[in-house]
Amino acid sequence: MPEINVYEELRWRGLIHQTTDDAVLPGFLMERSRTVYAGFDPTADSLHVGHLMALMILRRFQKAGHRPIALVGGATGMIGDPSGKSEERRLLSEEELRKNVEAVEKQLKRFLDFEGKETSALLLNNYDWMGKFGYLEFLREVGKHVPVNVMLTKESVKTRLERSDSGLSYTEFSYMLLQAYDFVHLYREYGCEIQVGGSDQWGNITAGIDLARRLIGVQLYGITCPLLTKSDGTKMGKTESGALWLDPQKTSPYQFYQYWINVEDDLVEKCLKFFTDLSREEIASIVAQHREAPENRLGQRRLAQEITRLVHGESGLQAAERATAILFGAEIEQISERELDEIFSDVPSRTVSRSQLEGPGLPIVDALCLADLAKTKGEARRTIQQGGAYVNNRRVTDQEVRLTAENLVGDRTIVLRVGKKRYGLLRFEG
RNA sequence: GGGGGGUUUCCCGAGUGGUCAAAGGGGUCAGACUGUAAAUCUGAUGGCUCUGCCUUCGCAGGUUCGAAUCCUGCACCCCCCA
Repeated sequence: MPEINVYEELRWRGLIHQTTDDAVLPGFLMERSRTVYAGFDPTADSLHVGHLMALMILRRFQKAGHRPIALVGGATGMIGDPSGKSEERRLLSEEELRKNVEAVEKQLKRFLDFEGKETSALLLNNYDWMGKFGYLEFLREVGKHVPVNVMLTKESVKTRLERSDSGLSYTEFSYMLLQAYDFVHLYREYGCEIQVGGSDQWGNITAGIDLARRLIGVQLYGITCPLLTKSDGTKMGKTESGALWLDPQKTSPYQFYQYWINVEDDLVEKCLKFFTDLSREEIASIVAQHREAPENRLGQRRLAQEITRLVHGESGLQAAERATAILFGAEIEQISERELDEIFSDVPSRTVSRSQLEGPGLPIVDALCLADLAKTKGEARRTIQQGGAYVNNRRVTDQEVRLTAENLVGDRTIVLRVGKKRYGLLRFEG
């Protein structure tokens, strides 16, 4: 028997974009413990921030006394969801998929409670039931119940058909049916009655609800969460260099933390509600303080703390904060080698041969490229010309400068920076 | 199977024989202003051993002193008809 009204909770947090039945759901969710699922297609070897919202919803359902199912799309990932995609996608190889499924499953486990009682989470892979389905069997059991004219009205299909430069293959067109059937299967096997997903999943979710009604005559429900966008219209969680990954190998805790520290003021409250477990009172107080003195970035700090701890654990958070304090704080010259050691693996860095510093030294332009702060030497030159390059936090204006042992901080590190906040460490060994 | 349209630098998109590394916009990067914010303004934006050289306009050949632009073949995409 749920003690918390999860519907109210989600509403307050702004996590509800659309539901299939606003009038019924609150009562439905208070009546007794329900089972709810969200799907995650293994399109990469890690989840990213974009997946976090659905995960947080599952978490909140579980906390409120419901049972969450995290579904990994081993089967659907083989097809490719056309929702929100403007172009046909390339198929992933089975080997790639296997690797991705494994990685994603591992990450999902972090966010839900799999221990104990009846609300303990389930981790399922739809390949387990989809893989066995024969084509003819699928057409007879599932396809027969889905009118094509309904499929054609779905947003994901419509936008693709309207484009003059890209089409939609039969394969991707069929994706919807697979996801629809997943829902039916989960209802039959696990009594799952609710599906949650991003707003782009609406079409797929309702397809599942329709199918369940036609096939077995039951009423299922769907909830979608909003797409979080920045003031420039881009999706939250995207960076210049791609997604913000949850895998520390792909996005270090420091980089992850920095992303949230830089969130614009207008989004802080939303993010706190979406991504942290802080209570209403705590969030209200943080937001109030933040409004009074936005320059202190209290909101961003709390946000970065909470979400980094959630994703990377206490040690990840500490590493991130340490690196931040060192790089954005003290004079670089005063930083000890030990401190540099500590942050070395968190900040983007490169180890190179010490011999580079000998003789005339390492041209600054090459150094910036080595540290991945510039893609080409031309770009490095340009950056210097425009006054955006720093060695140990000192601006460099001469493109011809060469780095020698004299530039070392501690005894083997040089701290490079491009722009206001992109740091790169070079370590000289050997 | 038939007919038509298309493929340009990160993206959109101009360019139909030399003055094209290729207009314009977007994005991105840097600077100024700030608070490691938003907005705004400025500049940059193929590579390099950089007053020059090299590589790019779907792919492969050809015509020409010279091709993103003309010709031939191929691939892929879109639309219409069957």
